Amino acid sequence: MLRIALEQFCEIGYIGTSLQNIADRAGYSKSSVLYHFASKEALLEAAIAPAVDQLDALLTHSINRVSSVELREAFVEEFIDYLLEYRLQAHVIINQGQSLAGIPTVDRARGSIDRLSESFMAELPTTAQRIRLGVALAGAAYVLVAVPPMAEEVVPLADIRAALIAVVAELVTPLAQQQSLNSTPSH
Amino acid sequence: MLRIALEQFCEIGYIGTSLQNIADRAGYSKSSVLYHFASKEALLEAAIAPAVDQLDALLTHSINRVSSVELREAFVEEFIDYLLEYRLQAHVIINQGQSLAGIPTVDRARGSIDRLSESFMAELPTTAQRIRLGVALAGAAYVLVAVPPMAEEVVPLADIRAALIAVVAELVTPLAQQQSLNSTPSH
DNA sequence: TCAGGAGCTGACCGAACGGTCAGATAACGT
DNA sequence: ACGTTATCTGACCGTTCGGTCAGCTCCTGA
Repeated sequence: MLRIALEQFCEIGYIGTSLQNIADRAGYSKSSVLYHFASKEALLEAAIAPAVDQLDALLTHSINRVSSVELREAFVEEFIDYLLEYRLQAHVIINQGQSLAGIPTVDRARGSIDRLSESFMAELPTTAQRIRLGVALAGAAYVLVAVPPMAEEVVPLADIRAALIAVVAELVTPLAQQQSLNSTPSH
Repeated sequence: MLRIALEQFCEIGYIGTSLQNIADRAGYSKSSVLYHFASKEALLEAAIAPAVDQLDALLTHSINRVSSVELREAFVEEFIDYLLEYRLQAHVIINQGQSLAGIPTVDRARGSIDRLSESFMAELPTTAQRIRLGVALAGAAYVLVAVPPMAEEVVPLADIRAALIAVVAELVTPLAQQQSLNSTPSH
């Protein structure tokens, strides 16, 4: 039922998804949905909480890794894998985050994203570098979040993963090479 | 008033934005909004129609340009400038397009995007190439659409434009070089 | 056998939604 | 001065929203 709710939140948006809508798709009544979850907001929080927890854990042990080329590449791989696993949750947080401000779990997620952003910003002084990073991360997130409905099985997921890691690494690693010189070139 | 409505549609989403909300921000009553626009849907269409018209015009005279390197670079520049001009409209169409299916102008916009996508796909056979293109276009669109609320004036718009054109061109031009050999290298 | 709790539901509530309508107000050409 | 028109509004309508509640059906342990 969390899965169904999450899919609806992605497709129609949290505000646009009614409890009746979720109940119909799940084969239950609206009252039954509200029996398992205290409110619509609690349902959203339960649906995205695992993804937010995982994001927080990922960043906590990766926050210092963005400064060298090798570690940055490892971070990119982990980040892509994270997006692959929590595509739907990421979609909700990224695309509807600002209209969902005030919901604790959503605010927590946005706080984590800000932490990540700031740790990059601190060592990327120029606009060009920041735009590069933004295109890489947002592009990767959006590709994973927007295209899979149609593909998913016609294109091997492993191929998508490999291609994404390659292009994001290409966009992100030169940033370190041209800015911080205290790391050895990767090849 | 179209501007106010458009901003609300971006922030809270079309479904989540009430006519009362728009009326309050515009300093009018809900009835007055419905006097100028026959319905909420007509208000959305009026708000995004110019952007959709412009997109259609851009693609119509650029659809054959994606096959050579120089023309592709010119297309990238025009595309970025388009996104810069119609940021809010693009935001609504990209992020809420699927939940707004059935509204004629929205469907028209999605048709144009599909045309663009197919003209690229036809000559980009591998998953890696398509992912590259997806990251480039989606990343550029998302950066322009998501970050400006905070920046806009602290960072010169010209810098953002130049950086975006550079990174998108870098991602997109190699695609033609490695696939179609009937064009001369640009440098 | 049966008391009791978990799961589920239909009926219902106040609020807010998009939209209609008659009428108030103000501006303008004659 | 006056009729016309454009602009605007409050009152109101039916519908749907998130949420509450009494009660129904099971399953289970003593």
